[in-house]
Amino acid sequence: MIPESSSGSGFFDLSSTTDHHHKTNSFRFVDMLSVQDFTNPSSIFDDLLHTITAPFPPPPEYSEVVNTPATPNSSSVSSSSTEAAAANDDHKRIDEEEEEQDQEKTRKLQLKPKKKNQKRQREPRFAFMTKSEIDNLDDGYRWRKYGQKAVKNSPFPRSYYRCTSTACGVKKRVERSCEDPTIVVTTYEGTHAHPCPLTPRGSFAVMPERGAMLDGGMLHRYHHQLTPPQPMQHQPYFHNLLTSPLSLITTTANTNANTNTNTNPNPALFANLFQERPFYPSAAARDDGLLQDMLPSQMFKGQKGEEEE
DNA sequence: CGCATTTGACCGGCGC
DNA sequence: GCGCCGGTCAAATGCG
Repeated sequence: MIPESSSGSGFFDLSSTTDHHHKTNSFRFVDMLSVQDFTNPSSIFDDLLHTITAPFPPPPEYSEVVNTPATPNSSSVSSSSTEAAAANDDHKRIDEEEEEQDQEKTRKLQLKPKKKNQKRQREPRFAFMTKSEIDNLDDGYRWRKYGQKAVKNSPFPRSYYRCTSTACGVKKRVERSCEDPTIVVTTYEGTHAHPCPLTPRGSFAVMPERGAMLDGGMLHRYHHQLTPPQPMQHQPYFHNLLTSPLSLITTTANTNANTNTNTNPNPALFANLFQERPFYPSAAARDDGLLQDMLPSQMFKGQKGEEEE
């Protein structure tokens, strides 16, 4: 359900500017970045496409997914785009460290399409809005900032990050909402081709049990499942997402998603789950150093209390 | 010294 | 063609 107030261009227009982020919604916690299946035809993007975008037929070359909460109060906003990923280019770029010259050529080619009507293909993108004072949310991967740009209609610059792993071409953009500076909009582009570097730290893995996900279940159903069933999948870890202990906003999960029981996790739904219940990953709580840095003291206390069983 | 960040320049896409 | 804008590059700089 996408309110018409989304102004047609979608709440979050990944393909253009930041003009219309954030409207009245505010987003808590995270929104989950579950990129493990971006290349899978039945990926979360497909779910989104099927369950969310019906009112807005995607543009021919750039399909955009807008998750607009079903309830006016709801805050979860995620957006993604699916395109035939230019994974080939990225993989080229990755493995050929000895071919730096070729690498540059490849990069140039990426920027310069051979045909005019053949636009540069992009990786699938996925955007989150997170209420946080921290710009660069720690999702467990290491990012290197490679640019910063002032964006039109926003007083806040947009930062560009690239995954530091040589075998990974994932990028992300981080910017603050112009209307609510406490909201950070993070847009991921691409799929990590490597495990999360922070996995060994016993961090929280945002990889819910599918069943728990889709039965409208709460986070408590899966926050115990810190070890994902598929260790090969790279799991995002949001160490410093918990920057806002504010009330969790209940977003009415798309009912279609709930009935769509044999699909991959829907990020929108997933985000909703985070909002259903404060986010107390026990393993993450072990990482006191991080948590202390990222959590308001009260919240951290509460977590400690709960975690020290 | 190695790595990350900053920042101005550059490039391509797009609208007029 | 021109200008605007988003995105990227790469040299300079900072930091541990």
